[in-house]
Amino acid sequence: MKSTTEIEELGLTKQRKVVLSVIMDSKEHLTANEVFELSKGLLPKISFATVYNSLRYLKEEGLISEVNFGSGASKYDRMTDRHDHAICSSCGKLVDIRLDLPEELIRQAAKHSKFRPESLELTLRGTCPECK
Amino acid sequence: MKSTTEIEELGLTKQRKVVLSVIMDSKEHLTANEVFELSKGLLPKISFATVYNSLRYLKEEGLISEVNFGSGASKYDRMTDRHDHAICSSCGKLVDIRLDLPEELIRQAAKHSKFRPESLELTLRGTCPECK
DNA sequence: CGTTGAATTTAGAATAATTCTAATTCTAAG
DNA sequence: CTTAGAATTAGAATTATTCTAAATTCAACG
Repeated sequence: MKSTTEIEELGLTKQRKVVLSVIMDSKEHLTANEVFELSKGLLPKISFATVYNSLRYLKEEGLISEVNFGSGASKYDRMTDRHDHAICSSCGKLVDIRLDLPEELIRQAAKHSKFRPESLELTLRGTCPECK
Repeated sequence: MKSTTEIEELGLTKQRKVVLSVIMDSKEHLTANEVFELSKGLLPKISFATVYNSLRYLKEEGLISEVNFGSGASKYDRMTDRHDHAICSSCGKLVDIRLDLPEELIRQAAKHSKFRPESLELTLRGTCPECK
């Protein structure tokens, strides 16, 4: 996770700042289209392509992350600390959760896959409180 | 995971059988389009819509699963036992891995999310052997 | 300051991914 | 054999994302 100073050093353009702030200020995970709609509120002339470009850029810089659980459009999430997700198999609701993954797990995963590990994330599939 | 007998009891149509077999026989995770192309080899008149319908049906029956790591089309994976994924952040390569998740973890995840838990899956992001 | 050039943004077109529609075919039950 | 519901088909429609080419921004340079 980047510090405020590091973010400032990136010299974000006006558009990228707006896209980032929209995501940072949202409680929900937003689709690209929702980011676009909200960004227009702050910067009416912003284009769809710029939103996508900005999302890609911000993702590469590690300021946001993209999640997709196989039903429709990708969603964008602010990048705080490492965290996990829970997704409701009935209504699709997506929430962030924070678990303490045992160190052992990442070693095990790296060993089994033979990948050089970067990060580990867990997804719980279940039923949210609203869906009973 | 369903037994052979249970699968037979579903009375799958010709098309659904073909789609299922394509996925079962593939070492790789396939996109809907790849499933379509391969299915055509076995059943030349099969349509794209049927492939999508079949994928949805088979997923609902728990015979296959859909994964999407936020870059392009969803991929379909045969449903064997519970398993996890590793994805290469450089080339996008996706492999199945099998980890022993501590029982404790699912309880923790359920508690944090307040969801009634169904399944838990872990994703390792890293660099695959080919990408160094 | 003017010029230059790289990076970014813009509007809209193009492509890719997925779902829908309406007509037809299949299948199992009466 | 009928009939009704489910599944399939071809192709259109919709949604999601990326591309293109022209315009803009902005910093570095003379």
